[in-house]
Amino acid sequence: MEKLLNPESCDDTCTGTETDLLGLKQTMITETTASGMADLFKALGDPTRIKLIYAMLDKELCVHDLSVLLEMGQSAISHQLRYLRNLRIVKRRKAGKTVYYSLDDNHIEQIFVQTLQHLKHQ
Amino acid sequence: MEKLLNPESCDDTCTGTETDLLGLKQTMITETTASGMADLFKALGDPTRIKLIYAMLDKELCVHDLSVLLEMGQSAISHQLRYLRNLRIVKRRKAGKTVYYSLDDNHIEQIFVQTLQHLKHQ
DNA sequence: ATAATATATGAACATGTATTCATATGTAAT
DNA sequence: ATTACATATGAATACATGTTCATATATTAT
Repeated sequence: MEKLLNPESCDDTCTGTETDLLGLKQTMITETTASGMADLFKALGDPTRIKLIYAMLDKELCVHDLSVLLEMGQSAISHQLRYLRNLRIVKRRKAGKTVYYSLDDNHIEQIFVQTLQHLKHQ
Repeated sequence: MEKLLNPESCDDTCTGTETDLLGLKQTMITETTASGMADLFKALGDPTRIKLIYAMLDKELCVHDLSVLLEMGQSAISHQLRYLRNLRIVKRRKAGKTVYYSLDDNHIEQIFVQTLQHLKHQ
């Protein structure tokens, strides 16, 4: 019988004899990739950020208007926009005093709309 | 000039005069929908759950093998699988002592693979 | 019945996160 | 220069979350 991955904690129990864990391990997703994916999804894993992205699907909006639209404090909105900007999901354009935010990452936008449709038609 | 949403905090400042906030507000995503989307994405927003889903892309796996594959405690894996099961992302099949988990929601799987490809080819 | 194995689960703990508050920065108007 | 407005930001707070530990449940073998 072939030896398993971690002989100390698991020799030959369970279905280890049938499942080629060594093979699976070799094709396993890396820690870096897994964390990268998680970070992206984490950015979409908050109702406030969902609303922000939804609002910006149509057109760019300034912080103040987003604040009014979501009925939330200006500071909270600003913090979340910075979060989204750090992940390149959103970009900004300054015009005098006001700053306009809009979606930057087209792929995220696709995933967003796709999931929205999924939830509506399920 | 038309009145804005929240006259107390914002009468006519910023770009409020140009942006039809009332119109935007009416087509805004609901709190329920936003929370629903956020919950789905939140489920994908953790490296451990990403690895679990990735591992199950090929075939069903039992808790023990997942535990060995991810090099994590059985309890942690079990907790996360319950999490994913509560959201119908994963389903289980009992066979004697062992329980096999596999992906349940095909749409989540699509989003997952799509995002994985995006990260690899960027 | 007893022991062994596989999984599940509640509680505890440490860490992460979203919002608020106070305040700073930057820009425009008077 | 001073005031008003728009946004940004650090600190504090409250709350959520992931893992571990101990233990429970369930199934199989002896």
